[in-house]
Amino acid sequence: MNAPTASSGEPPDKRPDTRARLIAAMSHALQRRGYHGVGLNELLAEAEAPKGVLYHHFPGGKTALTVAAIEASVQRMCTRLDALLATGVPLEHGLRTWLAGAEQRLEKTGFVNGCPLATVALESTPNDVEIRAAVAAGFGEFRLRIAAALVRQNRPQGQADAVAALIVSAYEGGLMQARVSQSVEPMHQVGLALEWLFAGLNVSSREHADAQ
Amino acid sequence: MNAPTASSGEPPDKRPDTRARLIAAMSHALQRRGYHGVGLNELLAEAEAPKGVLYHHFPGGKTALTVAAIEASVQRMCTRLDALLATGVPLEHGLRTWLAGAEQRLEKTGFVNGCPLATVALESTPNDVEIRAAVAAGFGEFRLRIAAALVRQNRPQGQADAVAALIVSAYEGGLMQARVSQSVEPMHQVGLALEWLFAGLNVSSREHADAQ
DNA sequence: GTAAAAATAGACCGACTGGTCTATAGAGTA
DNA sequence: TACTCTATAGACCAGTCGGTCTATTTTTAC
Repeated sequence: MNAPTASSGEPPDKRPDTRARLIAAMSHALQRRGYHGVGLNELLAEAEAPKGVLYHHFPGGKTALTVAAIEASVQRMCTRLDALLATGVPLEHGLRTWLAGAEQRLEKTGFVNGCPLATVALESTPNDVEIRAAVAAGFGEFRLRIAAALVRQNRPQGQADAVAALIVSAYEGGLMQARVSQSVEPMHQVGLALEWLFAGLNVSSREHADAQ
Repeated sequence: MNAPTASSGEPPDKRPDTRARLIAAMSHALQRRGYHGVGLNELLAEAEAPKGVLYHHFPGGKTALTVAAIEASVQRMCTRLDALLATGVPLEHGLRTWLAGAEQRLEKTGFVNGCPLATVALESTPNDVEIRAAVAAGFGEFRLRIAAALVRQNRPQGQADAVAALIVSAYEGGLMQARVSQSVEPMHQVGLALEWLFAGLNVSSREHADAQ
């Protein structure tokens, strides 16, 4: 009666299907309009579910559904990240693939879809503790995975952590600028600049190796 | 009867004071909650203005006020940017000052204030043409100024553009992660990584000088 | 002074918000 | 079959949303 597909979800809880559809609809909406930009009715229409079912699966209401949607998004992105980083290819290459994928998706969807974490992150206040915790944990996971890949490539830990933070920032910032200007150009430039970063890192790493 | 203080504003138009207070309140709100997160009533309360006055100064309503608030924010930030970059000091130094200032402000305000452009950028859809145009123009200005500073430091134009896009992204992304995790750490790491970028750029620029 | 224009003020509106509640349908187990 | 528990369904609600409207006050122009 529990955890049939993926999803970490609540304590011993429900089946997927409707619940999954709700999460998918929320993830989708968060990418486009953000937390406050989505109406429950609009959301339920997309999920083809009546209102009662939402509060059945998520007694915590909109907030709880948002947290679930964020967690699901994080898991999905982490899976993709792992596939790109764990195969032993240099991080530069995985990063290039990741950014190229993002650019393609932007153009294909008419620059409507962004990162579900980013929008919620910026809309949230310190009062939104559950939401902020979920988003912060997500970003932490991303950084951790990227930093680990860098360490695997013999970067010192301090440098790996810093560069990982920059990469996540660069991705989110680039996506934001690309979306709002309806052009992949900014994102593309971000990728280019990161390549220079790595090129320079290779040259100057000897002297900075244990700085931080 | 026109343009007494600063503010670019509409065509031949109004006096400041109330209008400026409205813009300030909106800028403030955008930093904390974003466009959809602010209610007009809450906003008017902060500006100590009745509802009629909003639609007197901004017949375009909430949207028009948002555009004005974004433009005002862009102008303010550009002024600060110019002060930091035009003095002939290397961009690295200005950047460090900028980031340090952001970190301080984050801590001082309890991680509530972010960038007014970023939140609006992510909440907007392609339908929000005026808003997206204002935000995109703002980011464009930032990139332009930073790139110009890099060119002044003898970087090739292509590289300058790319690095400028990365710097803006890094700032926005770092701010986002810092805010949501209620810690300046991610932002600090971003600054560190950018320093490595510049260090590497100095070494490897010879061979890449005219790439792009 | 007086008329016109600009600015302030807030009552009011329909639409929609997130959320609650009761009724019913379906699945599983005796 | 009958009983239980989960899930679906949607009517309903108070509160708030962005926005309009009509007054009144203040400023400017003559």
